[in-house]
This record gives sequence, C-alpha cells and structure tokens, in this order.
Amino acid sequence: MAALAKLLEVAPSALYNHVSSKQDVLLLVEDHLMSLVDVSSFGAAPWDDAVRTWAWSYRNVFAEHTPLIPVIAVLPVTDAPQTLAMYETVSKGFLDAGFPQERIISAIVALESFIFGSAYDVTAPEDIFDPGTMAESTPYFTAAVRGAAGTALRAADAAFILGLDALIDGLGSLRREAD
Amino acid sequence: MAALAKLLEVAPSALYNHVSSKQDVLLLVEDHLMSLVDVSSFGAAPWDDAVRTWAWSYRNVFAEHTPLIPVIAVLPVTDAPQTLAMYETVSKGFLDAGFPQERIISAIVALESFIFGSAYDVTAPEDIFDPGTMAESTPYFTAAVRGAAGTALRAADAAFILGLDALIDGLGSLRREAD
DNA sequence: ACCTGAACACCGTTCAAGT
DNA sequence: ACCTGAACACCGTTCAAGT
Repeated sequence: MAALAKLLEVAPSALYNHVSSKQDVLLLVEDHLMSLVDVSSFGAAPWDDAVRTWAWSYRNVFAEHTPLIPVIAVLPVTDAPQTLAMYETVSKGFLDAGFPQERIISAIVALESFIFGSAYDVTAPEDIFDPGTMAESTPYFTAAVRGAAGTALRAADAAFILGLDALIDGLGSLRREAD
Repeated sequence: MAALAKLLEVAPSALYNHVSSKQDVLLLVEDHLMSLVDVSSFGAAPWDDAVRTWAWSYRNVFAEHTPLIPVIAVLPVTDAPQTLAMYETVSKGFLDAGFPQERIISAIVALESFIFGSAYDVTAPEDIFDPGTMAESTPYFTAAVRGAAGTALRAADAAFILGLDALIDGLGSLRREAD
C-alpha cells in the first residue's frame, strides 16, 4: 500500500477512500492481469493449439507477478469480470472441443495448478538444483542435474513444455469427438 | 519470528543467536517438511504407482503449509539435506524406470509445479468458482461449474486426480523400457 | 468526495548490555 | 553461549481534521 501510494503521489491512508483493504487492491490487479491472458485461439484454432497458446500467456503473465499467485489461487471469482470472461471463453472452448460438461472445471483447474507452479519456476535462480557440498552423497540426482544442463532451453521452459504436452495429451483423451 | 519466539517462550531477538534471518528458519522448516514426503514406493512399486504415492503425500504436506510454497519454489536446494535426499530417491526411481538422464529433472519439475499449484487448491473456498451476479453473462462457465457439482470428490481432489493421471501417462511415455 | 497527518498494533532485524 | 530490552525502519489500517 505504501509503494502504491508513493506511485500515486498520495498518502497511504488516501487509498482507503477507494478500496477497503489491500486484498481489494489485489483483486483489482488480478482482474486486470487476467485480461492480458490470451484466449483468442479458442474457436480459431484446434483445441490443443488453443490450450497451448492460453497456457503460455497465462504462465508468462503471472511469472512477472508471482506474489499474486497465493492470492489468486484462493480468491473467489465473484465480481471479477475479466477473470470470469476468461473462464467463459475457455469453458466454451473445452465444451466445443468435446469435453464432457462435468469434467471441464477439473481440467481447467488441473491446467491452472500446473501453470501457477510453473510461473514460480521462471523466477527461480538458475542454480536452484546445485547440490553444493552434498554432491557425492546424491549421485543420481547430481547426474540428472548435470545431464539436464546440456539443453539450450531454460530449465523452467523445458519443464513447462514437457508438462504441458503431457497434460494436453492426457486431458485431450477425455474428449468425445475431434475438433 | 514473533510467533515462533512466543512459542519458544523467548524474546524475538533471541532467535538471531541461532539463525541469521527469517529465510533461514524457512529453509529449516522446508527441509523438515520434505522429510515427511513419502518416497518409500520408489524401488518397491512400479514407477507410476510410486509417482502417485509421492505426489499425493507431497501435495498433502504442502497443502497444510501453503505460505511456504512461494519460498520453496525458489529456494536453492543446497545444504538442505532432507530435500536432497528426497530428490535423490526420486531421481533414482526415474532412472531405474527407464527415463533418459537429461529429462529427469524436467519431469520432476513439471510434477512439482503441478503439485505446488494443486496444494493451493486444497485451501481454496468451496465456492471459489461461484460466478455470483454475473452468472447469466457467463453461461458456458456457469454450466460447467454446475456440472462439476455432482461429483462426490472435493473439487481440488477431482482436478488433482485428473491432472496427475495425465502427467503420469504423458511423462511415462518418455521411458525407454518398462519397469 | 477526497485528502493529510497522527496514531495504533504489528513486522524483521540490530545491537548494547547483561548472565 | 545465549538471553533481554531498547531501538529502527517498516507494514496495513483507522480516524479526526481539513478542503
């Protein structure tokens, strides 16, 4: 709140004429960020391409705002119009792609869970898996870390691609018809 | 720090004789929590069963400590012995199951991202997806939410099962041999 | 309607002083 | 070696007083 007030060149207490709490501000920020998530491929491209485009932009938006993740993950969607608009487009995309009604929310939540977790990875230090002085007592892990270093991709991106492909394949098999 | 000091019946400043910062305390807590994650099925059960057991216990441990997730997701693993021990067992399990060396870390990170995101869902309010007054402007989403309500499972569990199955199937296809 | 400034109850952390 | 208590620079929030 102090930082926001400074940005607006106003006393912190002045903010409380416009919002009733910090939580309130976070809800407004969340709703704005959701409007930045790209849902334009739903209806315009095959389901798996649309999910991929949506998931990447969703992850990238929140990778730049990780402190919001704990808030959003638990924040009711009520009265957040942009957020609801995103869910509406995605839900329709899943239904049109042949998903059974009763699995759509679970499928979206599963993807979102993966997306939020992956957003953190983007901000993690490159050497997060450095075993340090304990390298010789963890030979398998150390070898795996060394083996992964060869890739051109950032570690977070390699994991995101792998997981997203798996989720799209696995969830896609729930569909009744192709689309 | 204040709460911890109270629990120990000591002044907050006394803690700094034992740790050098709050971050330090969090690392110790993280390491302890990691020792609670069940890796016992690796080597004792088929790979997919072992992953399922590990993922469920991992999610459940952190669902009860969600404030730690932003910290852990970004905390270097160096000098966290229990954490390294967990990664060592899991890495060996993946290698023995036929995973190519250079994909093991990515596969584990993808699973962890999903697990951390899913841990938040457990703590979310039941009505997090209630569209409220905007129900009629979001018909597809509202129908999907209503359609999901029929399940006996908690919403977080239904999504976790769905996503975990998809990840296990998709990642499992990277293996060179069955095990 | 919207602002300021003082105040309150909290944070994490430092440091001089004790035992 | 480990503690206390005062102090510091911060939080989010309330509220009386202003315009």
